[in-house]
Amino acid sequence: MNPVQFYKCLSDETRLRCLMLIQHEQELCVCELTEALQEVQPKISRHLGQLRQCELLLDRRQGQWIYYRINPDLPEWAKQVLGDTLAGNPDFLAQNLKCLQRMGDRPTRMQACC
Amino acid sequence: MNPVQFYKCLSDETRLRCLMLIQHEQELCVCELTEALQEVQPKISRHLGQLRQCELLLDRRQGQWIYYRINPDLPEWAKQVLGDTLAGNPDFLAQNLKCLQRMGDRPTRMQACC
DNA sequence: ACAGTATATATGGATAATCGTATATGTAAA
DNA sequence: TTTACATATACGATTATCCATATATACTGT
Repeated sequence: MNPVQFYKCLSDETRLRCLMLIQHEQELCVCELTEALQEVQPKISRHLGQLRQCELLLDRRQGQWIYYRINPDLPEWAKQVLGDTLAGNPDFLAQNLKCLQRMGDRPTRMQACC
Repeated sequence: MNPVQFYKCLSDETRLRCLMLIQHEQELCVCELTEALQEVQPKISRHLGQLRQCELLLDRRQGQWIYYRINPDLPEWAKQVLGDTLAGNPDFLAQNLKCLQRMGDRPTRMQACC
């Protein structure tokens, strides 16, 4: 993981909020992020695609929904950076989390059973 | 310190190398960074100016030279990010440190005496 | 005061990033 | 197989970022 590329991913407001929200909630689907950020779907989707292509995020499909999560194989320093950023900026997501909690009809997760 | 602005600062190769070199060496002047990165002086100076304006770096003049250092008043999470990045990417600066060590006539620091 | 060195800024042009809109793909349920 | 919903991609336009070059500023030593 090239650190410059890594930080380019974090340097956009939409992407950073998505990453922090996912870090906070473990896993979120596109429609939840769209609601939390109050943005149009293609914008969210485009940024998520970029984060997936850079291997910061992994996705899985469950029915109609696609859930994104932090790639657990990120190098340790990168995971620490994400963790430090979330912990050090408690207000950053406040509004987004409020929108998320207000959201009705959130898709119900099924644990991938094994 | 707005995290998006912070990461915008880290998302350029020249700026990230300058920051990491300064973090590694405590303090460096413009001509040392110019040599370490093998770049032209206005390019280095422009990026340092940006980092100073965003308050990631502080500068002090000593004679003809201007030394840059990490702003000690950065929020803890930001300092941790810089530290994690340096520690987690030992090869990132290898070539730059080699150039720095090869540099002749490095300006001699005077400790600000008190 | 003048010459030399270090650093900063200004300017115009090139490149890259981002966006809004329209549309395509994929899944589910009737 | 048709409709509805979730997500992804394509396209053109706008904006932001970065660069090279030229030049300005500031300090040092003569």
